[in-house]
Amino acid sequence: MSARVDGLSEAESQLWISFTVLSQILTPALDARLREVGLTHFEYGSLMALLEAPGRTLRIREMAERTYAPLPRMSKVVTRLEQRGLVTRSPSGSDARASEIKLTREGRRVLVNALPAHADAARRLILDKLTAEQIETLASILAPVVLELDPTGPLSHGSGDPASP
Amino acid sequence: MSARVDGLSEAESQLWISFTVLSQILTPALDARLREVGLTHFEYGSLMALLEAPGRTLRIREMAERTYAPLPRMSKVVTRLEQRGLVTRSPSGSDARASEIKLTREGRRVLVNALPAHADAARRLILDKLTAEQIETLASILAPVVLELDPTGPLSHGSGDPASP
DNA sequence: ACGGAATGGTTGCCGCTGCAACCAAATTAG
DNA sequence: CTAATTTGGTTGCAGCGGCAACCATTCCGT
Repeated sequence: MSARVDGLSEAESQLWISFTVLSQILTPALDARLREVGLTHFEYGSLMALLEAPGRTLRIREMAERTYAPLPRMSKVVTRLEQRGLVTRSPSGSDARASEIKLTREGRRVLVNALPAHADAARRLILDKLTAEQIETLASILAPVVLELDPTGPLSHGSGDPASP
Repeated sequence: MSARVDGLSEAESQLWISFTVLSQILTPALDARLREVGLTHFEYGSLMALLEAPGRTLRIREMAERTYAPLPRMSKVVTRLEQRGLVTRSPSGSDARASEIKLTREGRRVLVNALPAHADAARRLILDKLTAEQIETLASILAPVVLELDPTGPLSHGSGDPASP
């Protein structure tokens, strides 16, 4: 998918290609695999965010942040999940605009049921092709990069200055 | 986006999270950035495949393979690109079903015009956050993994046996 | 206390994507 | 030679995602 971009070095170009290819493939592949348990990868991540939250409850905004998604997207996904009975929506006591999204028992059931497929996909797509040492190396290098990734966009229009507080 | 999946080790889990987060963020960010030059990231990749092909010509199937996309998707994208005058479609001499997709001068212009934005996004999102050494390491580890990635799915339904001829 | 800004969220519209179904040409089997 | 399969590609439909516009509530400055 593009072999030599602009002023990038050989290694930079090579790495960037790997990343973009992974981006193209991973989500569709996960969606395909999770379809057999009735979830998209994004729904999986949304429910997982709830599962890990105290009281299995979050506000939509928080769910959006934890899944690196824009708010409107999460709003719609929660609506669908609610209709399917996987989460409930109740008004927040402290803020009349917000609502608390809570994982239902059924939602937990569906999510837990999806765990093996997800882990299996992770292994088959990536992890099985790496040695334990490589995994360690990759994880330690990538973790900080990912932490710095700001979904609200370091770019968007050249005004990005992500390095300043 | 999920903190500990099934039976994965700490490092595996950590790495997998990094990959999924990257997958969530990269394509939308690239789409947003390339929008200012009138292309999606996928269109960019499609045109780039043509640019790098001998005669700047490929069949739709070949474009799909090189961009890791399913055929119907590429079919539709080519239709749009053709309508915008960025590619032409002419019947193949050797196979009456196939057509040859060729990058037009205008298509090349648009693509070249997009290169800086794309490279800039690559740097800002990822590359600038890594040392040259880290880039070398990542590139060398990831390249073979990416090569092995089969978009036609090592999973899909557990029948995967990608290692046998 | 009041007007303006920021926050939390929803909605509409449009474009893109995936899948399944389909068609036509080409290849293989019998 | 003909029938069956495979290959190359297109299309319809339905669902998802992004963005911009919008509403309501809360926060802030004065």
